[in-house]
Amino acid sequence: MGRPPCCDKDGVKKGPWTPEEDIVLVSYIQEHGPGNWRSVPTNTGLLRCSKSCRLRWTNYLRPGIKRGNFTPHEEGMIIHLQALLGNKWAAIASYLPQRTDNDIKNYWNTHLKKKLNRYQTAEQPHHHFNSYPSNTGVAAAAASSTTSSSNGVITCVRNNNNSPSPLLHATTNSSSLSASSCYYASSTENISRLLEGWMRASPKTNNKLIRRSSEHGSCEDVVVGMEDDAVVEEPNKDDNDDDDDDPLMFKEGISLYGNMDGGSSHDMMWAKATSECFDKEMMKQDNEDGNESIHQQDHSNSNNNPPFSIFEKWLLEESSHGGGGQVEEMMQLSPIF
DNA sequence: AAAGCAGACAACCGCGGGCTT
DNA sequence: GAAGCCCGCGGTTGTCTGCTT
Repeated sequence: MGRPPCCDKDGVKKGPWTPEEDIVLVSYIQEHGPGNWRSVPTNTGLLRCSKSCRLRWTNYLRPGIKRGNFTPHEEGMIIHLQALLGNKWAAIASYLPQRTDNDIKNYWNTHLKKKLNRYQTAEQPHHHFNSYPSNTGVAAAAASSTTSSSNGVITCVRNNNNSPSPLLHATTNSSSLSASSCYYASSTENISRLLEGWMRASPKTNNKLIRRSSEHGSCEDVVVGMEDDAVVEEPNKDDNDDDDDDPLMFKEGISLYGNMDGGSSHDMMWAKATSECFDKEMMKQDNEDGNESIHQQDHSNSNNNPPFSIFEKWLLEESSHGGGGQVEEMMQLSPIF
């Protein structure tokens, strides 16, 4: 079957998104919800193809996204999961709910791969990654930064690469807003700020659009009601805070979607509970050593990510059986990060 | 101070899968 | 069952930034 182009190549804008485009996209999704991407460009007037709109939303504008500063725990999880799943970035991302597949993929390609290579050449020149099956992502296995533990769960990763992303400059004033021609990288934070005035102009029904997982494990965005006092954070309070582990990030993401009509009280409660649960989980993950973080995530996401417990079981079985599986093999390797 | 280089990340492209007609 | 359509994924590229020379 002949596949039509996803968009008309002529007149389709490419390159970095401007704040104005972000606002248009976000406001449209606020109103209609994500999905039906095909209709987004035509309905919004954006000169972008549907794919570009979807990508922009899922990788950047969507609430709940955590950017930059991969924690050692996250790094360990990525390495571990990559070893098990291969380059199935979407699958890996499903176990790191705040991270996008693109983010993980980029991080793998730019950081972890190199660490692995360095490790390979420096310490194990004889150990060739391609001795692993190609679909298991291997390199990772060889270089897993994890130290083994009795339960086989990632426990400790050493990582010195916590430099903040140079692209996380929040555009907080109108002058930067107007400078749309320069390279622009927005975040849920600065988009929230961009929309601040726009939101104030709207009636105070305060519905929220937040992400939740559907029963099959994928994420969907839903619009729910939210009480006026349920949100949030003073927008400019943490302008220069580069700590992307801040659980308030999720709240700020939520705050982006205020002021829509409709929404039930049940949804309000659900939204609040979800937000609080998320915050608690983030606190736990960030404050602890990562020793039981997979379990924590499993519990907190028991409604969001049903496959996680299955995966966890698999991890545990793999490591506990000691039958020469990849997991065990990688666990035996010395940490390199 | 300027040029070159490498790193980092956003965005694009093409393909495959799944759903609908 | 075939065709059309849409969405999501993974690989790759383009561009900006920061560092080094």
